[in-house]
Amino acid sequence: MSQHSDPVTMPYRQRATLRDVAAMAGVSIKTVSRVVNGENGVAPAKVAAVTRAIRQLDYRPNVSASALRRANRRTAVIGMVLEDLANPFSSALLRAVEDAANERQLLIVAGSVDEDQERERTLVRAFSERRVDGLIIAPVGEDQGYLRAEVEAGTSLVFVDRLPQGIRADCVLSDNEGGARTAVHHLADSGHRHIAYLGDLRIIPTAQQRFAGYQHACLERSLPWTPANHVHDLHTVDDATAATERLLRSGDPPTALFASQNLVTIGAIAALQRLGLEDTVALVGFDDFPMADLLKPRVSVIAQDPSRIGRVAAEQLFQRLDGDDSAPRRTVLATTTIPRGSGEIPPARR
Amino acid sequence: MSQHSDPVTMPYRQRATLRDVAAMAGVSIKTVSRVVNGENGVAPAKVAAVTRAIRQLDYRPNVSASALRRANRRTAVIGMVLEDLANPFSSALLRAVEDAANERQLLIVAGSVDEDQERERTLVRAFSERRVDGLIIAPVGEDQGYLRAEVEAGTSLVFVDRLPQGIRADCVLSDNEGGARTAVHHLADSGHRHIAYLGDLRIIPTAQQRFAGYQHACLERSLPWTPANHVHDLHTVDDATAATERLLRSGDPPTALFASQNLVTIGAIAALQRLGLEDTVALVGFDDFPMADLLKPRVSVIAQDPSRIGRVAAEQLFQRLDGDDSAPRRTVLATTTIPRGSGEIPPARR
DNA sequence: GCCACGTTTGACAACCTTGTCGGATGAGTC
DNA sequence: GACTCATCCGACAAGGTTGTCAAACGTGGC
Repeated sequence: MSQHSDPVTMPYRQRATLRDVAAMAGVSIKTVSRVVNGENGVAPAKVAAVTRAIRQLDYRPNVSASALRRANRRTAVIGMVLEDLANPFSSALLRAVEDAANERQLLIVAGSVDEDQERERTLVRAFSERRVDGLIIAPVGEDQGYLRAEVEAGTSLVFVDRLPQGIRADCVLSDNEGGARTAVHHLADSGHRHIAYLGDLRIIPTAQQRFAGYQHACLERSLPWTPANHVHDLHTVDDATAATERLLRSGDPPTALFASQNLVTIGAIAALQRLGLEDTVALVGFDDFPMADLLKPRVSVIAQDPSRIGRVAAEQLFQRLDGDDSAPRRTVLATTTIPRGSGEIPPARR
Repeated sequence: MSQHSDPVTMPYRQRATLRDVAAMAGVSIKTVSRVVNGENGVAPAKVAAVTRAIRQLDYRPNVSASALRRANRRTAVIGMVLEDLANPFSSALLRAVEDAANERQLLIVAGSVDEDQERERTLVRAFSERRVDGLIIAPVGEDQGYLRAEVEAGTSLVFVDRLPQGIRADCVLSDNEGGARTAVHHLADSGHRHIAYLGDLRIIPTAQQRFAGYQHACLERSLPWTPANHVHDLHTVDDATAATERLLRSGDPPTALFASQNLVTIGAIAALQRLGLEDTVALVGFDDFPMADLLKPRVSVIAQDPSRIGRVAAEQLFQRLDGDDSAPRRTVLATTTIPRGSGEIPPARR
């Protein structure tokens, strides 16, 4: 083990280095390096001696030192910036990327931003200081221009879920507008003409797109345009519950609800249950969620496929890492309509 | 920018280094280092020149190189080995650790093991090759002895969710046995005497503990011991659904179910619904899950608090990082009983 | 015995950073 | 004017690794 360290100041046994291995095997450091990296040009006998020493010392290459010295500078780590590691959408995304990364022996460092632009930037900075090879980002702020410096420095970059602003780069996202449009069409097909929109924070681009889809569909089907039935900026279950209750208690309540997001859908369900209207008022939610088909009525949704987004984004990133420098691509993934019951309730007699 | 690189082999503009900053500011590398690290002993004028150069070059310290050279060798990264980044329990844990890590400017690299021992070891190896400062591990294999080498090399280590084997180290977990016991008591309190056990893979220590709790409670309440009512090794929703259906269709069906885990609970609910027995057969599940209080009947559970486990584990790890070398601590967190309806259904007349 | 050639091998520098140490500078004291 | 002392600064080495290069070695042909 290292003779070059002071056992007093070092509370722990030092980790073995190339030097230690070389000393034990009776060869030069470089030869050990060659064996570790599987380069050829080392005599079988020496390979054996080196591998024995490696095993004996439980040698672990220092990947950081290696990346520092290596020509391509790759660290084999990619960074993911997500909305909230604990929410099902983000975590499915993360998991899908992890599975793809696995095949390439890449590690993932990840962080949550919670709709905080500042946090997005500090996370990216932290990743950049660790010299990650690539970044997969669900952007939150209004401007991702600051990432151009990263790209110039050679970091590959793929956005997911939301379009970036101020930079041209690959992006993989769902057809938010199309999905929302389908939801409204679906409700209109059952005869609904008073369909409320329950939406997330308007600063979120996907929320904007979903509202646009709603709007678009209303026009196409000549549904009455009733601003009182448009509720925006619902970001938590409780927000959504309260807003839905208020809406349904109003003078001219809608006969159907379109909930533009997971938590909003759940909040709406809670409100419907509280008012005993779950079998009377139709509901279609954007985003599938666990248990949707065990509730009563079972909940119809427009499903995104976060795993697929993650997988596609990872593949995109890998192509970039492999040197693809063609023009940035935007991949839009179709949503799936899953009718389960709640979206097929006909309008109540008024 | 770096004059010391070949623009042909380097496809991208190199990242600025201390050297570049020093050249631009007209000082030595070491002085720049001092400014970057906030050491004192630099004249205000030079500080200004250096900071200007840093901004102008968009200099990013190379944390890896820094850690390599630095006395304490800290990389400010911790590794997490979890069951499945996409499942709510793991992701809540991850998120809680992330929040705690944030305050210390630590980054997290994480990976899923999916009950695969082999994968646990390769992940740990990968983390170790990156020289993470600490590890938080939900162990899966039968032996974590291989981690002693990591600990000796100075890596701090905290286990979560499950006790490790073959190594003594800090561990933070829920009171699995106690929680299961409480569940059975709770059902017995409503008059049930035929309570089925629906359990996860028997190789999983937590599943063993929960079964022990079940067994313990049956003894305490002198409930009839009916092995036909003990189903083990259910690991997916579908497994659980099929097993539950089989059980309830048998000659002597139980009047209550104890589901030892999330997915099993969900599978049981699906089976109950399919048979129209959800309001007849009582159910208590181990682990809370989203939507549990929107189902009909609402589902009673024994809840763990994964966020709390994560937070406590992170704090434990930080103490170790700060030099605490007292004896390993085991922290057992109490579970919470949440009665919501399904667990309070009285036994059906037989 | 000489040379040419291919294979093995190690010395050395370099990657980017920080710790150590000593030199330069300037102010203050006698 | 000579001294101490504190402050500021840079040269240098080192951390673990890999790329470059040249030396050493063994082989085969003349």
